[in-house]
Amino acid sequence: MARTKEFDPDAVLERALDLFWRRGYEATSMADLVEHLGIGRASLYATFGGKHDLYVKALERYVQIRDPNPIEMLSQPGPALPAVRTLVERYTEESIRDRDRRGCMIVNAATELLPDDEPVARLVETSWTSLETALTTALIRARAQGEISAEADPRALARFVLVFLQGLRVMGKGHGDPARLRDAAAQALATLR
Amino acid sequence: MARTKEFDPDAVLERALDLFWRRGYEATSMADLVEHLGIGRASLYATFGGKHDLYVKALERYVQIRDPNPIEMLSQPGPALPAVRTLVERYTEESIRDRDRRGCMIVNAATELLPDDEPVARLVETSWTSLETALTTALIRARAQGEISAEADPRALARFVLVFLQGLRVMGKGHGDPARLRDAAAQALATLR
DNA sequence: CTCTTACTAGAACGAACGGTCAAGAATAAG
DNA sequence: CTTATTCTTGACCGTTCGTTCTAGTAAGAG
Repeated sequence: MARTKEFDPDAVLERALDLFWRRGYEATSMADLVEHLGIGRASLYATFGGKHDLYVKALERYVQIRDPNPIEMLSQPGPALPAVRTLVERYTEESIRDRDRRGCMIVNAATELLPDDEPVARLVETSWTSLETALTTALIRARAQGEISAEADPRALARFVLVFLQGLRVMGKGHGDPARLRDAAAQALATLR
Repeated sequence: MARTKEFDPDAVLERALDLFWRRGYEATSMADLVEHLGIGRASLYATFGGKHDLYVKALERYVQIRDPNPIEMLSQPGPALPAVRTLVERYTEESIRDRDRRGCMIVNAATELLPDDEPVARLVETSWTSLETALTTALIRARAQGEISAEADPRALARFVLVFLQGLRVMGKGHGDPARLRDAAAQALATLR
């Protein structure tokens, strides 16, 4: 056998994620990454492949480790509607609080790289679809438990919340009045009762 | 005096807009622009300044000429609520129809260049604020004309619609089921009655 | 200890980047 | 027609891009 790695690939990947998240794909150079990651250029290429491979891996990691984890939040037992409401509220507060205004990396990736970048497109679509599914599941449960009207359309409501959340993440990039997002969220939540 | 320009700067600017809109800021090179614009490199620099100046001017142009023009749509006399509903529907259909999935250039600019790029941040904020104002104005009118409940909060509703519209534009970048956006819009519109 | 293997550091690669410059061409004032 | 001014063309600038290559180094197998 041979020499062992001197760094933890997972830790390095998260540092790469940090940079790509903040600056986007094109605006982040391999030189930036080498400097920020603390490993050699060749080690970077040997471990993760080229720039695009690294970006895709970082984006995959983002989906895994992001907090709040919406799927998990919506899967708790008990009343389902409060979970949805809390989710919207947490997205809102996170969009407002986010000091360096990185926004949502999925949204950033979608607007920068779609529609031409297929690997990224797949990741984005998967992320959105799984959130839609989780929301739909929760809302079906909410309807069954009498938390929302029996006539409500869970999937359509889920899609509505999904789209609204993406809007929150975009507008969180601005440095406008925090009340703007809070007002918007309050109105969106008024739909869910 | 001296020689006259051989090209129409406005027409050239719109060609630049086309490219920046499709590919974003970083991914569009000056070489791409020179080729696509049909004018010399030096003419480009002499007329518009550097790459960033050109981008900002293209973005300004985008705000001016975009169709549908939301401000205009919301300023028509008569019933105000249908105008708001039509606006949401047109954004939805445009997000779905948009064949080359360029999305909204304001959204693209916000996610790619904010928060560091101040000139772009100003443009984005102005665009969003003016749309919010137009929506608020229309909804105040709708309330006065009895089209929505007297207890409704026009500004909060406007902010809600504003955020939702940005979400539409983001998710239009994906190539998912068109029904997703239509369902979402239908639910959002259900709020406005 | 020796050998093999995979690691690290950093120089080096051609290509592409944004931007500038020099020379010639066209136009309007005098 | 002459002249002054601004345009166009295209070569050219140094820098930075993503990527590869070359040495040298560390560690387990035999």
